[in-house]
Amino acid sequence: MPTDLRRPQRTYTIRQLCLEFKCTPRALRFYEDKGLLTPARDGMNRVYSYKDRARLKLILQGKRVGLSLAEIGEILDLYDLDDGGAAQMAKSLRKFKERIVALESQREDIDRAINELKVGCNNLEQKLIATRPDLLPRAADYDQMLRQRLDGVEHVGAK
Amino acid sequence: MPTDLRRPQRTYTIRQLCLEFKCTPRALRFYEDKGLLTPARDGMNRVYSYKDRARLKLILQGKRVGLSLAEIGEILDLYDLDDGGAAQMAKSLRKFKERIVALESQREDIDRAINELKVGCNNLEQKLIATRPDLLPRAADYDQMLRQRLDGVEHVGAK
DNA sequence: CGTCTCCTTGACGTTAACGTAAGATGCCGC
DNA sequence: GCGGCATCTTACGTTAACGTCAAGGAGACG
Repeated sequence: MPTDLRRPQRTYTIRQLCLEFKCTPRALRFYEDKGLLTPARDGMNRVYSYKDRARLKLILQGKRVGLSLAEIGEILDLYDLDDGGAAQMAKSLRKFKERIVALESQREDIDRAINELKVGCNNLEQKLIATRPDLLPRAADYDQMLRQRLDGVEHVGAK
Repeated sequence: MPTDLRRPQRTYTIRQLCLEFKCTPRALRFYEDKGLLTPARDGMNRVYSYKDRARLKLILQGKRVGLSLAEIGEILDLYDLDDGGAAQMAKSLRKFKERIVALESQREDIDRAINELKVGCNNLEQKLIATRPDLLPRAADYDQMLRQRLDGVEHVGAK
């Protein structure tokens, strides 16, 4: 019978974790340098425990929502202190709310920029219609652009 | 009678432009290094023409909407070629639309992150309510946070 | 024993848009 | 002649999160 790939006693090589979480050995070693991970050793080789894997999962989650490694480190430190208890949760909650506020502010910036750009596009289109309508991008070109963009995304995602 | 500060024949020192557009001499020299500006000289000193001022204005507008200096440079190069004519407008239009697509994608990322964070906040709050409600941030603390944030913004804006 | 593959450490490179001295020049008024 | 101010050039520093070699060890295979 096959070993359960996730049972708590299990250990992982660096490559196994990298494959599972789509990251590179360099990244894991970097996190270790920063004190976010402290895997055991077998001779020279790193041996990641189930707990290390859980920490890595938290690290990557934090990254996805835009937390810096330093901020993630603060949370993980508390994780060590009280083993995922109340203090860590309270700190995470604060960090999360701060991040939400920051992200909402960023989104406002983006919306402003989009509006400014749309105004600019309209101006340019008006002028081009008046002077050189032949230079206006055509619907076909736009479709082409979108298709290229989607192909790119699929390629990255598939590979 | 005072000289019109913006009449086309006017020239500007580096400091005057910096004051007007709230940037630093270092930034203007940097743009010059990158080929975005090419002011005349009076001896060693830079002398910015009305056209230079217009270019700077475009540079800063481009920055506000998130264009890189390299991209802004591409547009400005065309600006030189046909003096603000059709080719430049067509290129700007393309760049603007590309930027809009990129910004909308960024906004989706942000929205996803915000949702993920809100889910996380809810989970954490539930657990804290059950175990350590004393650690929950209170409404008063939240007001305090907002006030500090607003003060910061006003301070920056006013100064 | 040679080769292969995975692992290690160490250390420099990358990117963008400037910041920050350090040291020199030049003009103004006194 | 000198202090003070604006300007100049040159050139290294900053930040984040790794990427990219380089050089070397350890175990497995045939």
